[in-house]
Amino acid sequence: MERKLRKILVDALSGLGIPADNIEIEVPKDALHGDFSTPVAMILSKQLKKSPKIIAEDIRSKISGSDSFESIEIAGPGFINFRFSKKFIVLQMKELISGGDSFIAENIGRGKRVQIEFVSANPTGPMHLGHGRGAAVGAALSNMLNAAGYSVEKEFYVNDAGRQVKLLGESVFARYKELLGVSYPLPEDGYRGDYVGDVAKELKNEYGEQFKSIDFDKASEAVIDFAYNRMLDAIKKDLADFGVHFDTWQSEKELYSLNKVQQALEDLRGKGFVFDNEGAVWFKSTEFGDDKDRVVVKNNGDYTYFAPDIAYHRDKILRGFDELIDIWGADHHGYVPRMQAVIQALGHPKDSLKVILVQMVSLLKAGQPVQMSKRAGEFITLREVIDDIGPDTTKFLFLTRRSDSHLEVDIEVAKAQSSENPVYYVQYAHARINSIFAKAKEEAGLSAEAFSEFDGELLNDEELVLVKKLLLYPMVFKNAVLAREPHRITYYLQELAGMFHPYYHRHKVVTDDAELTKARLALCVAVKIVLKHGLEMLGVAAPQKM
RNA sequence: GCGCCUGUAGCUCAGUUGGAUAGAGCAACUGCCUUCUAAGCAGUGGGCCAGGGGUUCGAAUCCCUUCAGGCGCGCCA
Repeated sequence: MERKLRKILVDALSGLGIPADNIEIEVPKDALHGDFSTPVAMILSKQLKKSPKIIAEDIRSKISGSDSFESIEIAGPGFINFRFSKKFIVLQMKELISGGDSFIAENIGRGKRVQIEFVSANPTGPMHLGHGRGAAVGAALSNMLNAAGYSVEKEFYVNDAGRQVKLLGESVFARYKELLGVSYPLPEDGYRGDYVGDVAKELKNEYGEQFKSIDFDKASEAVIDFAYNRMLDAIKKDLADFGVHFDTWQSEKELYSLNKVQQALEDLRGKGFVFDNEGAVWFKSTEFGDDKDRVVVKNNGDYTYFAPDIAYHRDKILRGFDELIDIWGADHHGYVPRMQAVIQALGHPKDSLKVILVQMVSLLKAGQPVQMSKRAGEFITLREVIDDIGPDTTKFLFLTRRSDSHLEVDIEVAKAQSSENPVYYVQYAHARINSIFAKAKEEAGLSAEAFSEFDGELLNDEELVLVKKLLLYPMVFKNAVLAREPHRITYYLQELAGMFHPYYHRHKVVTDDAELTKARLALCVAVKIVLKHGLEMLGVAAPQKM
């Protein structure tokens, strides 16, 4: 619907000899102002040195005559307000029904290759809620970009090198020794959760008493590998149960073994962005707007964590992606400038890396905050929440807010299968439509999937309002994709469900009037198409029955 | 001290990238199941958009500033 209007406006403006790019089209808050509105006349006013009303009048005279509109009004300081004709709306509705997903999703990606990296939880323990939120956002974004014609690859970066996995290995090793009756100190910043002991038991099952009398240094490689792989398996299982799937898993260790870290630094040195100073090797990130230059090789010869990150992002670019999306915890926001500096140093525009920051999730239980102590290894895991309230509810709740705003989840509310829980509200609308279809088949012998002909004139005003809401979805979807914001879809779905439920209560779909029944069934088909598409984007099930 | 994010109804949050009279859910109160599912519906109240200044036809939205909260500022990961 918005696409049509846009085209009409562009044509009208070029007919007037006005170059038109990026015409603003918006949905007025007040229905009295029509279905769509554009402030374009006011914006052009200064440039054309004409009053907005005159410009608006010129535009209107170019367009009038089209039977797509019931009215075109000029109002306020120079808004042009459009109200579509019933004929046009019904025509669009038929296109939605016959076209389905292809009607909804414009191909704005045009095959552009996007890599989206998310979760990337350290394989040193179970995932927490923040990881879950990142997973939900990443998966939803991937679905959206895919549907919008991008070629998307989802990747999990495995931090299997460095201090953290070593600490995990040593923590497990200490517990393992304990199991064998040998006293061994837990490392200073070691991991203390119960799962460490579980992995130690598995280590014992696998290796027996093989490491009983040797030091960690001698056994470290095998133990570390064993330990983080166990954790990675657990993470993979949690993600699978959460319904989030990755295309590729990139190992940090591999970047070292394939010499890519060194290559990356040499490459940047060749470009003049890596230099030596005070015994260390530095990346000149200030060249690209960072606060200070960053050390990549310490004066003791060790790489900083930043070095493999550089190599990783360089590798992604070399793999030929047009755009990179990283989803990080918001506490890492300080790293955005230096990472974007890397991208630029490698000769790519700053915005070819988009970093989406995901804020913390705080957990409440019946209104009371649940305390989480990471030090004691006590925190609510994603696994517990999924087991408690199910993957669909969890995902939906994670996608109800802008990702960079704090999120509170009350576990008691989420568990309640009631109106407090927005997931069910949306899913219920979908299931409800399915019930109607069953009824239609049983009583009227009408198969909702089978018919495409119906008399749109039979739709009443209330139904047209609902149809218009449906026809807005392609625009909502497009804007959500462009802004990379899944929550816009979540909101839209709640609004749509909030219109369908009341409609359901006021009007019976399946009646003795065969023609009216068909028209209303068509409306239900259309609502269902949109609900299903939206829920699919969010990675949430669209149940036939509840 | 510097930087980033946040501040909108009692609570949790949207607000179409600067548009017209500010929105939803929850909570509170009142009603509705002989019906295609009550996981639903109908109705009622609720606001100095943190404060101040500016930019312009027009600001919750952009700029400056103050206040409050969160996070980040290592040759830690």
